[in-house]
Amino acid sequence: MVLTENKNLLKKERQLQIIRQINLHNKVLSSDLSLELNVSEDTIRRDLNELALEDKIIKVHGGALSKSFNFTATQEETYSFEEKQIIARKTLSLIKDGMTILTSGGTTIRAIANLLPETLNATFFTISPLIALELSEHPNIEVILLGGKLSNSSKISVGGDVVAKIQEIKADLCILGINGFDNEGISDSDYEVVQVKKAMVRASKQVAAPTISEKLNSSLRLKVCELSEVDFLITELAPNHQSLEMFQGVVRVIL
Amino acid sequence: MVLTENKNLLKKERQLQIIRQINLHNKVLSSDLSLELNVSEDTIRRDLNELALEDKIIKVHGGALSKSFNFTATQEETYSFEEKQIIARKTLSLIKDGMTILTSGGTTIRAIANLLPETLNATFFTISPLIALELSEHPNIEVILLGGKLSNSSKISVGGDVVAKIQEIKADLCILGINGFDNEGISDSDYEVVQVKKAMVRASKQVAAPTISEKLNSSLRLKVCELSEVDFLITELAPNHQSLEMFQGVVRVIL
DNA sequence: TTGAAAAATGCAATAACCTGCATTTGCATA
DNA sequence: TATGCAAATGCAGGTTATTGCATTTTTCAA
Repeated sequence: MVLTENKNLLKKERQLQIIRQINLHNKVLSSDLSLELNVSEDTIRRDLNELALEDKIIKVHGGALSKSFNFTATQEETYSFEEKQIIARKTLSLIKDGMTILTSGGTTIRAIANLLPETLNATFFTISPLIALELSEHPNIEVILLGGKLSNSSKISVGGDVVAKIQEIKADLCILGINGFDNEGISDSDYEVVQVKKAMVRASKQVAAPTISEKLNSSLRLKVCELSEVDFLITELAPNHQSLEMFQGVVRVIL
Repeated sequence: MVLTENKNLLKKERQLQIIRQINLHNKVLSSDLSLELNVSEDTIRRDLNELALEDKIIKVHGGALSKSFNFTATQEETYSFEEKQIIARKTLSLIKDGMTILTSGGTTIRAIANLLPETLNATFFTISPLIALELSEHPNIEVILLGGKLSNSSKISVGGDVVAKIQEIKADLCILGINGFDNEGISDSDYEVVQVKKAMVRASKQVAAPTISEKLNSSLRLKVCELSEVDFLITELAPNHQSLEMFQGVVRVIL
C-alpha cells in the first residue's frame, strides 16, 4: 500500500494512517505527523485524543505510543523512521522472487517486511514473532517461524533448538538486525542472541546488514561475524558518503 | 438508436458505480462522485447512506471508505470483547505458580494472556507468535515459542515439526482456542491446525476449553478431541445456565 | 525556578449534512 | 398512448462537523 499524495485525506483515513505509523515504529511525534499529513498539529492532537479514547493508542506528551508492544526500550534511543524507510527501500533491491531468506528481528527489519511488494513470492525464515506476523500479511510469502525460548529483551527466539534448526537451512540471503557495527565486524551484547546470529550467518549464502548510520562504529562485547562476511552494508547514507569510507572494499557492497 | 453516455443512470446502476470506485480506490469523495455521475451531492449522500445501511461501505464525513480498509493486524477491536474478559478472568483460577502451560492462539486466549498477574511464575509453550509476544510482557513468565510454518489464516505454527516438538512436552494444562464445540467434542476446519491441537491435548494432563457461548453447538468438519477429554469448559455464562445443561457431567468441570 | 514546547480552550470560516418540499422521472396499468 | 403514483431528485434553509488560528494553561526539562 503506497502513501500517495495526501491531498484530500478524509478524517478516518488520516487516523488509519496515524495508527499505521504507530504500529510500524511504536511511537510518533505530533509534529512529524503534522508535516507528513499536511494538517495542523491541533488536528493531529484531536485525532490522537480520539484514538486514545477508543483505546487504539496511548497518548503521551508530544505524540503517542503503540498500545500493544513496546520493545523499543533497550534498542535505540534516537529512533528515526525516515532513515529506516530509506534503508528498507534499498534492501528491497536485494530481494527477488523465489528466494529463501533468513531474518532476525528489530524495527529496521520490520520496516523492510512492511515494504515488501504484495506480489513477492518467497520463503522467509525468521526468529522474530513480530516479523513473522508482519510477513504473514503478504499472501505470497511462506513464513516459517523458528521457535525457541523467547528472549525477554529482544523478543526473538534463542537457544540450542533454534541454532540446530537454523543449521538445517540453506538460505540465499540473511538479513541481520544490527546492534553493533564497526571495522571489527558485527557485534552484539547478548550471548544467546549472538549464538543464533552466528548460525544465521553460516546458514546463508549472502549476508545483508541494514543499519542506521548512527550505529556504525559502535562495538558491543560479543562478536557475531567479521566484516569480510558481510555482503551488503545498507544505511540511509549515499554509498560514497565519507562515514562509509572506512568500509569500502571490506564489505562487498555498500548500498 | 441513441448512444447515451453517462447520463441518466438508474439509481441501482449508480450505486454499483460507486461501489466499483470504492473497491478501486478504497475511498471516494462525495464531491468527486457528484461530478463524475452528474447528480447532486445530495443524491450521492443519499446513495452513500443507503449503501452504508446495507453494510456495503463505511460512510464518513466527506465521502466513504472501503469496508476492508481497516486491517486488524494488531487491533484491540475483538469481537465479543466483554464476554472474553469474563472468560479470561475465570480461566485465571486454573493457573498457578510453577505450572507448565501449553496454549494455542486466538483472541480469547489473548485476553487470558493479557490478564495474567504480573507476579505469575510459570512456563508457557505456545504456537501463536501473537500470544508469545503478549506473554513476554510478563517479567516472570518463561515463554517458549513453538516454531513452524505459519498458517496464513490462523497465524499459528503448524506442520510436522510443531507436532514433534509438542510430543516432547509434558504440560500441566492445555488452553485450547475453540472454533467448534458441541456434544461430539471439539472440532476445527483446518487439517494442519487439527493435527497440532490433537498433539496439544495428548501432551497435557488437563485441557481447558475457553469459548464464548455463541460457539457452543457449532460443529466443524474435523474432530480435535472428545468431550470426555475436556477438563474445563469455560464460557461467559453462569455454570448452571441452561445452555450448558447438556454438557453437565460430560466435561469434568464447567466454569 | 524559569522558559520553551505542548496541550487545552474558545472562536470563526468553511464544507458537509440533514430536512422538508416542489418537481421530475420511471414504470405499471388502464 | 395516456395516466396515476410512488420513488427519485434537486434545491433552499438551517444545523453540525471539521479545521486552523489565537490565547491561555499545563508540562517538562534544564
